[in-house]
Amino acid sequence: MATNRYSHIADAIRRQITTGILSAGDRLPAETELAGRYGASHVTVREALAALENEGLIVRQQGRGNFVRHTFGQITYSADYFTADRQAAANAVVEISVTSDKLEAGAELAAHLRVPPATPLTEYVYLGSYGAFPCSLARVYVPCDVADLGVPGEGHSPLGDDIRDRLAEAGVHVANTVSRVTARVPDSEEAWTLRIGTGTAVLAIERVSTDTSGRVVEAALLVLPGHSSEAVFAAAASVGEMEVAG
Amino acid sequence: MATNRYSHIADAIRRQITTGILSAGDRLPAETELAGRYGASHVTVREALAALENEGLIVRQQGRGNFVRHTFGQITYSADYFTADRQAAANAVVEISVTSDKLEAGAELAAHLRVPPATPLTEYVYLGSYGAFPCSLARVYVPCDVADLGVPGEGHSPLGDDIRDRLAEAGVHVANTVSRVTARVPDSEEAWTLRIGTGTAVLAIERVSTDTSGRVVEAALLVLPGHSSEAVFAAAASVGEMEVAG
DNA sequence: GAGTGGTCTAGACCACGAG
DNA sequence: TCGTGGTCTAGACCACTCA
Repeated sequence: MATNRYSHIADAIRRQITTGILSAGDRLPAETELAGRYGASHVTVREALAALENEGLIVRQQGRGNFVRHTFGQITYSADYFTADRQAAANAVVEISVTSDKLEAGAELAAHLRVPPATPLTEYVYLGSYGAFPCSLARVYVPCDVADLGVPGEGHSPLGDDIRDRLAEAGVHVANTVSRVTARVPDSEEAWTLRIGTGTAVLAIERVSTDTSGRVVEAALLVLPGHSSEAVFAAAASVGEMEVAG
Repeated sequence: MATNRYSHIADAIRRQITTGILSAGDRLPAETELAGRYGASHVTVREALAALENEGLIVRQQGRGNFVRHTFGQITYSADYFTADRQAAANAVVEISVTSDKLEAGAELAAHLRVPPATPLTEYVYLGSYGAFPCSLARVYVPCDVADLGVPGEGHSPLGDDIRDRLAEAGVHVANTVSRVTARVPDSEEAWTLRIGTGTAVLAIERVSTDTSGRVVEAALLVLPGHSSEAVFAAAASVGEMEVAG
């Protein structure tokens, strides 16, 4: 199929990883050694390694080496309350740091939150990590006039779901949540924060939560490396639809 | 921020695209000319172009040139029947070709469909295109003992949603749909089919539909280039959850 | 300072598309 | 056949990590 040399090198290394000859955390041979072993140049070897990095099989660290990625459990995202406990269990191994800040809505955020520009907001930034490896980034926004939740002690969900619990404690109830999901490559800042390559696919999720009156009470921008995360959604057919179908 | 040369070249070209100096369908200058213009080597220019391709800004065609991508409307995926009409409207400009085939479930498909291996299935392959540009790939599987829908005349949704309508006509009603969404890079076959680079992020969606008895009546594997597609899901809080919150 | 990955070059050759 | 992008090389130098 693929006749180019870097694909063959990538295949060979991929096979070593999937068959367990190389296992999680192992350092790959130096690029110069790989070049000698496969009879290719430094640049060609790097092309192969880039493909493996994009697939999430290896991490590359300048000055240290290339390593087989630890495959810790996936982060699962769901906007459904129904599956909230399952979701929490799956994400339990992730340590979360939370910071918060006050700011005014710019044009984009204002559109998401359906508020006028310059509306005061609280921003919560959740960074989830598995050991030394960051694996999720969530930025959650709550208009100040909806609720003032103060500074969070600690986060329980890497994706900022606990904000909605705290909104409920403050008497603000989420009635509806819409999630828009896309796949893209990270910008350089996101790549740096999550320690991934700029060619690694990420799940980008925009979540908007509204109360019964339709007011937006919370919006979130989530960025999750594709190789260690997924989003799950369940939809039940409405009764009306079922009748039409019959 | 980024001090490397290829980032600057990518930034310069990106700016020309976003400001309209280069517009959709335009051919970029030849790589050798770009190399001369920016005082960089062929390889360095290609590194910059690879980044732009990953972002979905350009398409690269061997022997022809590099072109600014046409930004036709996004394909929107939703598993909710509620939004089915909106979804169809948004996807109307896409031409869809459908082929079908009979096969027996392998291990993976059997797990998805919750049937024994070697169960006879019908496979429907939907390829959505915008003019000459493929933009969606959907493989839909229906166990033969659930329904025999025959060969589809034509597809209406690029994502195989019409299979569910045809199931309903055959008396099989979808009661629940679960979608699992991840971001990844395409394998070489998918990249070739969709005419995208192997570093382009794609949305990969596994959809499983069940009837009221919990039997899987349809499963689908969707692959959508991230830069021209998104998935939208709505979730309403259950009443029980609302009471707990209050 | 030794060893590693990250960037870059100049030049070569191959594969493809179009006239 | 010609111009294009695609692959590859040998070698250079820089930036980073760690002893």
